[in-house]
Amino acid sequence: MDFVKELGYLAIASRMKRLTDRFMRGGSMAYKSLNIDFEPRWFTVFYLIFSQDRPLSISEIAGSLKISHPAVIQTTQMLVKKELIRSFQDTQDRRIRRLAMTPKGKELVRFLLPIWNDFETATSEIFEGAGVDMLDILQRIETRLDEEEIGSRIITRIKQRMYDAVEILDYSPKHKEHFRRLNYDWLEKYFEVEELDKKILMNPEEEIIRKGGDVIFARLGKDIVGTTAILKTDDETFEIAKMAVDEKVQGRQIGRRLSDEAIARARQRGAKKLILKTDHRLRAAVNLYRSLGFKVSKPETAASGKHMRERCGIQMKLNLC
Amino acid sequence: MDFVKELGYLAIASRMKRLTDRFMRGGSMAYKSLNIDFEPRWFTVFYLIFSQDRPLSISEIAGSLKISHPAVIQTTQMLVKKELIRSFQDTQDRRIRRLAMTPKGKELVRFLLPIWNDFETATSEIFEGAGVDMLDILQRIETRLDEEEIGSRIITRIKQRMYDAVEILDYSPKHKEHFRRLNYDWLEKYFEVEELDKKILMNPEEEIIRKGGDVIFARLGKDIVGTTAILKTDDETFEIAKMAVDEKVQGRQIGRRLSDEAIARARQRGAKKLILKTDHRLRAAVNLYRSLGFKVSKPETAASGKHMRERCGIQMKLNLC
DNA sequence: TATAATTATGTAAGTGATTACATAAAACAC
DNA sequence: GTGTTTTATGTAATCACTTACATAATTATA
Repeated sequence: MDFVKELGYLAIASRMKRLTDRFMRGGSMAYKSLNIDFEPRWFTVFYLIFSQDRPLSISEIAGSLKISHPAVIQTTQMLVKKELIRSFQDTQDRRIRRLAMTPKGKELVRFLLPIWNDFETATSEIFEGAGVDMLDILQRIETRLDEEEIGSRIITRIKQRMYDAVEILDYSPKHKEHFRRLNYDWLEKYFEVEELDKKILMNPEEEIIRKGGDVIFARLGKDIVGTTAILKTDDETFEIAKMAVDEKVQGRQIGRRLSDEAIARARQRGAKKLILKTDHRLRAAVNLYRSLGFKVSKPETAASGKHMRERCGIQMKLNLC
Repeated sequence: MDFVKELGYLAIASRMKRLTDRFMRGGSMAYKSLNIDFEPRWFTVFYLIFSQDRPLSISEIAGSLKISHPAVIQTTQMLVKKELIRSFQDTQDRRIRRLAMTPKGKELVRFLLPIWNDFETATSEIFEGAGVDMLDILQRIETRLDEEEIGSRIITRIKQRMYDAVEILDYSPKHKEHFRRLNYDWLEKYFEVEELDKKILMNPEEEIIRKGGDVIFARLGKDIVGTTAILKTDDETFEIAKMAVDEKVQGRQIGRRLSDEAIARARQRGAKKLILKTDHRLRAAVNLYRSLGFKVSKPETAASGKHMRERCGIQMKLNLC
């Protein structure tokens, strides 16, 4: 039974790692059985130094091989100890330590070159025998990963799925309490609930909806986990406000879904521009709004009361035309 | 500049390792950005425990995943610490520690399952987009490696090349001194040079060739590095003796090349069987002869003198019919 | 020409695996 | 039943890296 194999693409990294180890072990075995004092992991560094005409620095090697410089230091220390390479200070730049072949190293290369050739032939034969142009395949995969890294691909998918899982509900009196609760939670955490807040949060119907605005809710499974409102400032301007998401499910695209819906509804109501007020401390929120196209703007109104000046370090604006 | 890429199949293991690391890093990044306290390397163990109905032991897990049991212990310790799995002693066999999901673990799985699904989709998309059926390719390569491991493939090639590099020379008086020197070297190291040895080594022409035997030399580049003789015992029997290879080049298939040539020449002279005397201590030699088809036999002759009983723990025989 | 930023290297600590060895329990053989 | 072998787990040491930080030398900049 081979569980890793069963898992398919889910455990492809584990399986590739297993295969890589097998190749490394093969090289190590070959050197050992021929009584050669050489390790497969030295190869790239040693061969690079050999194949260049001039002495190389630590960071040149690290750059060419795309490994960390401490890894190069460790390997070269080993090679120096084995007297296969030697190191000396650069004459121009005294920070640089240059690495070059020793006569003993060159002699070993002469002996190893045909062995490396055998290694290459044996390896390519494995892939060719399996009907696989592995170099081409690796190139294609690497190119694809250069376009977008795996992590980012996965995150994109996960976010899309989370976004789709959020359900938007129209305002209804029976959800009124959630509007208050969700907003109180974050207001109490970051600032304090002021009189104006209380008035709006207790009476959304009169304070928001009757004035031409709207309130929406986000449902995840059975729970109401987020809410926001659009307030009508004038015929052309709406404000996104009272956005709140349950702390336990933050990061699950609920804020984005609410914002998208809020923008759509403002547009429906004939809005030409949208504004909102937030704070530097609410990093995630600021990033979200920025990604939606909002730009930081000078304050256009202080209508919501002077306490806003403490709470809202940033005002943002989005043109809908 | 990417030197590893330039090296092609020579550094294919390094390149595959780099790709594997990239995948692992991708997974890690995804968990981190979603604020999930989970590491990609826990996945196989955690998922295996989840997917089986019964609690598993350490060695069952190690076996299924083909990793070492200390690796399983380390991972499970981490998972126990995170309260995702729990461990308890088996009731029948008190050596066994069984591992099972906790409610917290099950809850995390419920949350992670769709994420793992996204991971699988994103991964398979990378390969499919590159036009690569990676699972099939890995399967084919693994099958091929199961037939013969990489190390063994390489060693086979190297040995063949070394074998071909050895040149056989007929006896000639100008090489006579090498016959003495090469044999003295090992005789002095392992035993001591006795009178009978001296007589034969000093006068191969009278003692060997004139009696119907032969002496050959192995040349590697410019140097004579090995020699052996066939002695005619009777019309049907020859003995391989005085085989010697320069210590500095042992393991380079010189002994095998000499043996093959000796057997061929004995056959040419009408031999029906070949014998030889060697010693347990000369492990490499015994293995070589065995691989050529020689079988250990009872002593058929003690003609070479009683000192042979000390030196030659083993007598071997090969039928040429 | 100070000062800051960058570059090159080195060192320490951590990680995730391995091999080698130790110990305890169970199974087997006589 | 007693001694041996096998099995299951644990621990220690090691390995080949990595990241994070430190230091020194050089280059850029105000």
